[in-house]
Amino acid sequence: MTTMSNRYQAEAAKNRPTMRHVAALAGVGIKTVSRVMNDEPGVSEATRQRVLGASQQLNYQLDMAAGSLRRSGRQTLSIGLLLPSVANPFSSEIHRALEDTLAPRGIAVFAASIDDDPEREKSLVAAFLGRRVDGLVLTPIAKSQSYVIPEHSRDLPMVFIDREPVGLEADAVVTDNAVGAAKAAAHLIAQGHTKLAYLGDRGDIQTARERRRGFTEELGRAGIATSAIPLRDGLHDEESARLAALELLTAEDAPTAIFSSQNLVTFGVMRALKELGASKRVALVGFDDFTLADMMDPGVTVIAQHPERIGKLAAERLLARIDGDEQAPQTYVVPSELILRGSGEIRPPS
Amino acid sequence: MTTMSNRYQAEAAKNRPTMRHVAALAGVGIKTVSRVMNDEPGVSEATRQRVLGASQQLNYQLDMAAGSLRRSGRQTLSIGLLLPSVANPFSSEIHRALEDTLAPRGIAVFAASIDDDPEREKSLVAAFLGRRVDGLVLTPIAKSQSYVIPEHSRDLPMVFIDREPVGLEADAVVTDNAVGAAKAAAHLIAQGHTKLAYLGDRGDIQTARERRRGFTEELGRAGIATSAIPLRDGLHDEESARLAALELLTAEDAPTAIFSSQNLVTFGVMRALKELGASKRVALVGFDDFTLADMMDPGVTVIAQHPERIGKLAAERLLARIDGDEQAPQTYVVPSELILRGSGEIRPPS
DNA sequence: TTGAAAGCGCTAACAA
DNA sequence: TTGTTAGCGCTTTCAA
Repeated sequence: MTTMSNRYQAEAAKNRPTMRHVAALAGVGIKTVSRVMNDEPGVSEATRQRVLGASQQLNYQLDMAAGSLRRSGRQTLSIGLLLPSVANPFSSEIHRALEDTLAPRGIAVFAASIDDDPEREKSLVAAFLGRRVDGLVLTPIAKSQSYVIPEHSRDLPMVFIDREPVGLEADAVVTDNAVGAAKAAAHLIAQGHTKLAYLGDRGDIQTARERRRGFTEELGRAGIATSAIPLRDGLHDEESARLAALELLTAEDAPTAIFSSQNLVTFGVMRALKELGASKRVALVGFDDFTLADMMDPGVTVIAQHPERIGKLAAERLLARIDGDEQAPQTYVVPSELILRGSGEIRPPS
Repeated sequence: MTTMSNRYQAEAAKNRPTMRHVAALAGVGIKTVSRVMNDEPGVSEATRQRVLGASQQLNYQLDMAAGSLRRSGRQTLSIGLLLPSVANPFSSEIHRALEDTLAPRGIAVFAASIDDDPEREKSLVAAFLGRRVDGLVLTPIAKSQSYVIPEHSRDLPMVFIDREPVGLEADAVVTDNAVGAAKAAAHLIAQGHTKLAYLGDRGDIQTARERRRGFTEELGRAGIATSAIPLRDGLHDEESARLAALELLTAEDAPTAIFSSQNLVTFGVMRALKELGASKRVALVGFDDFTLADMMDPGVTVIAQHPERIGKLAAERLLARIDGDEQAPQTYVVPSELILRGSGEIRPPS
């Protein structure tokens, strides 16, 4: 090892080496190093090897940010992903599917949790924009998404998931919430139930409203007066759902079948049924599938969503936009699926 | 609105505006814009307002990457997080805790899934390094982490979680795997069991080895000959665990108590017990807690880990390193917790 | 096949 | 209080 190479190695061990260091060590111009690192043609094999050797000796690594500053197109090969919470199973499966389809293109994912806070949504979007992401995938929670209109019209690729944006025309990938909820209602009615109940999430959440609408419309089609059906909204956690279910089930003329619009609500209802020893007497269909649903007693019948398909579709749409697709924004609907496991097939007492 | 402002706005609507555009529109120098955008002192309130106005008119946003290129310290306010899978509940809770403690500092998180692939681990680390992250939090899977020695000695903050690194001295935050498994064994023994069984994950996974060690050591302390105890390794999914449990439970002299070292294994054992109608006859303690464990029949006794505490601690250590903490690398142990729910309190048949 | 010079959007250093 | 110049690490452009 020469003195010169030692000098560069010593410096590289302390500070991060740059192309200049590699170029000097390899005895070539900086542009030649750039060519090699980016696999551009026009470099002789001998030079190439020399550069590669120097680069490995110094443990050099291309600085993507610096590169994309000058590069035409200015891509950073990163996107931003906004989820209700990265710890939410539904969200994290979407996250995984996105990653799986973006990683082969070398695109990294910034993920962040909104936590139902509209202000957080906006500031996270701003934070991602400041990092010059190539695209955005987001679950909207704010009342309107018009705040991203400037970016959207600058052609920043953007795909909304789970919920459609308001005040902005953009691609969206959603579950067929109303259809799924209607399937649940139809299924319970087919088992002979007429005394149904709906336990749902807050009315300010678009998907909750859709599910409620689908459920009540199906009642209408079946000729059941919705005025006689308890529709409980505003249940956002397990405990409030448990209490609501308890109240409903111990009242006079209690429902014989329950539809719950969301996982935490389903869990709350399951607890109430267990406390009352009514798990095998009152029918239950929950919206959204969950781990071990088939291991419960009885197994829990659900309207399953397909987060992995939502994530994959969203990623594909985003890539298409990044690649210049200019077609009009569209909403893609991923069908839900009724999975029979027992709780939904309980018949009313005769 | 003046003609000039219209000209800049038109340009800003198409291309992303830069400080130069804002400066020109506000009629100030570019450095003044920089001062305002970075909340630096030394700008009169009047100028400040003019700049802010122009910036909003153009919908300007600071380019962090360009800034950190020149800024001393070169921080990008982003870190990389490597998890077994972002969709794994244990991992995603760690993710969430990290986010919660890093977000207040304006630090964004790149998350990626390793999927038990050592090569993927290395290439993801490289991808993050190329994006000049300020730090790395990772679950190691490769046999050795010596490949990051150059970065580590360049003082890139790095915290390992769940498993300790091999071939590298660095901070780590882990669960007390051996202690937890020993607690499980001691608990089962205290219920009167002597015919125990261990069902565990692959031996190449550090945490699995630790849990096995803790379990067998506790048997030793209790004077139970481990040679008589079935120790089944290499179970990485629900189905293989189910089959292993089925075989064990239907054999002659079947165990009266089972310890499962991991969630998927626990699920497999639960299925086997259910199939055999033995859920209330054979004791079970699982390592790692899971949703609805208390809703099973019987409730499943577990050694709970605390991913939220692991994530928080890891984030705090990373921030300390980023802030210049130079103390010797250390392993932080987060205690596990025995949660009694019924399945672990089943006594052996007398 | 190679490299020198300019410049991406910004901040540091310094000057006015 | 404000602005000018240089330069961060890289890619583009263009000349050799």
